[in-house]
Amino acid sequence: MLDIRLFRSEPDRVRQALVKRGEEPGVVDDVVRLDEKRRALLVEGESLKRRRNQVSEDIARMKKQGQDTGALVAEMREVSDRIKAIDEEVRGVEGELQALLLAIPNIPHDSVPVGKDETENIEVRRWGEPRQFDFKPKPHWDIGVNLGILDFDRARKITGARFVVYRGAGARLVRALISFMIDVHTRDHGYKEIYPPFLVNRDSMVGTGQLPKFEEDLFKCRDTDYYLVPTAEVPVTNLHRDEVLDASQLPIYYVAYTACFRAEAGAAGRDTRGLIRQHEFDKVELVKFVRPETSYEELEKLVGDAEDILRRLGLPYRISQMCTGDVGFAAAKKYDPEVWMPSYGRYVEISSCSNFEDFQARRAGIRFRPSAGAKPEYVHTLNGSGLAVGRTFAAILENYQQADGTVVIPDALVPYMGGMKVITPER
RNA sequence: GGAGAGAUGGCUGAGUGGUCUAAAGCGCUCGCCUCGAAAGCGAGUGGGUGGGUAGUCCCUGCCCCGUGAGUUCGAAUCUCACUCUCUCCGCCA
Repeated sequence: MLDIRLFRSEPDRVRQALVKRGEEPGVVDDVVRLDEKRRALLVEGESLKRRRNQVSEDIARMKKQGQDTGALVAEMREVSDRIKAIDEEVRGVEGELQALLLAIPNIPHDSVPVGKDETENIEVRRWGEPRQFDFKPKPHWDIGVNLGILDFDRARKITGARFVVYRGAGARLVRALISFMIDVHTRDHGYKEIYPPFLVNRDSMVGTGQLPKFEEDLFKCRDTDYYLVPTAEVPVTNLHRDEVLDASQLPIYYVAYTACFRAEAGAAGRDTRGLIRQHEFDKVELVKFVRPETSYEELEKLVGDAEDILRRLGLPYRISQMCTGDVGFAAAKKYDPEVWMPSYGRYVEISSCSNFEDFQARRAGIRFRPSAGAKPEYVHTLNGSGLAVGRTFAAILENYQQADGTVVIPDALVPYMGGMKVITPER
């Protein structure tokens, strides 16, 4: 959520930000109009309340002295009715205002390239060389099914499309990847491990920005207020919702594994084969709470932490920077690490690292006290995948496949696989 | 799921219709005292949102005693609903 004061002092800046994102700027005028109306009502209502407070004291005093208060009481009855009507009107206006503000995206940082959609994202850097195969490489769904470590057919039976069953060395590889990633981030990058609930309430979803705008992307549990998490970002960022953190606690780094559940409402027909786009997938997520002045260096470090996993796994990747048209509702700046996927013949998103500045913090009420006695200020929040486990699994199968259909396990994972160096067919 | 108890400021805890602009204690900050510290003494100590003003200084209003509604001239206090916490019972990995 943007600061309402920004609409008062720099409405043009908000309009320009919306235009850069390819959205209609007209909503800014609606916000300004409602804000003015709200303040006018507040001034009127509060002056009446002031009078009521004063007169109520007078009445108490007069009654104590046995004086007649009938006329004042009658007058206050009317004043109270008027206050009630104004308060109701204020609530209505605030409701409208809040609804608008919650649906307005963040302002892209000045360093974000202007562009209309994903075709105008820019490549920042590359690491590693895509391997030259001396045989025809297979897509990961064929490799995995042939090895007996992926079972899409039975997943379709027990649940439905866009689900998968991992078997044997496949199941172990998932577990190995999760442990490996968390170990690297906790041991070498300074993150604290968190294991949060996979169901969260509506307030949490509003806090990080999934709601109210993107309801159709989420799975909701019937007859409850609970949603399945689409990413660990939601429960972990909301850990500190409505808190005032001590400045000495910052920066806070968290790493969390969760399963992630996404309805993929707008993706019908896309990536229908394999592990790339599932309704349920595993992800190790990095979340930071930082002082505002440090958030852009923290973003670069965050991307570096995600990249480190890719390097240790020996997977070729590149870093894309999202343009204004593709930067995401809540983010001010976003980088997507993308892994080389031989079956696609291109780089595929395997992480997404964003600086939200105070956009989420304002929604979720996450503040810190810059110094003893100072007023609380909003923190900046950041997060990024480190990494998406299903896509990492797919990338390992494809990039480490051999002509005979077996898959070499990257050295870094061998200890997590109980010493296994190659995945051979499972019975 | 059943029965009961409860929700007040950073914490403990008083307060059952009108100086509650919430007692007291603890904690914290500052000052005095001290070589320094402790003790003691004194002062201060929340959040939100408006107005005045160029201003995060200052002046000033309104709101906040779990949440929401109601009664009343006036609600922490009375009524109703809801949420959450705790205790006991039942069920359960």
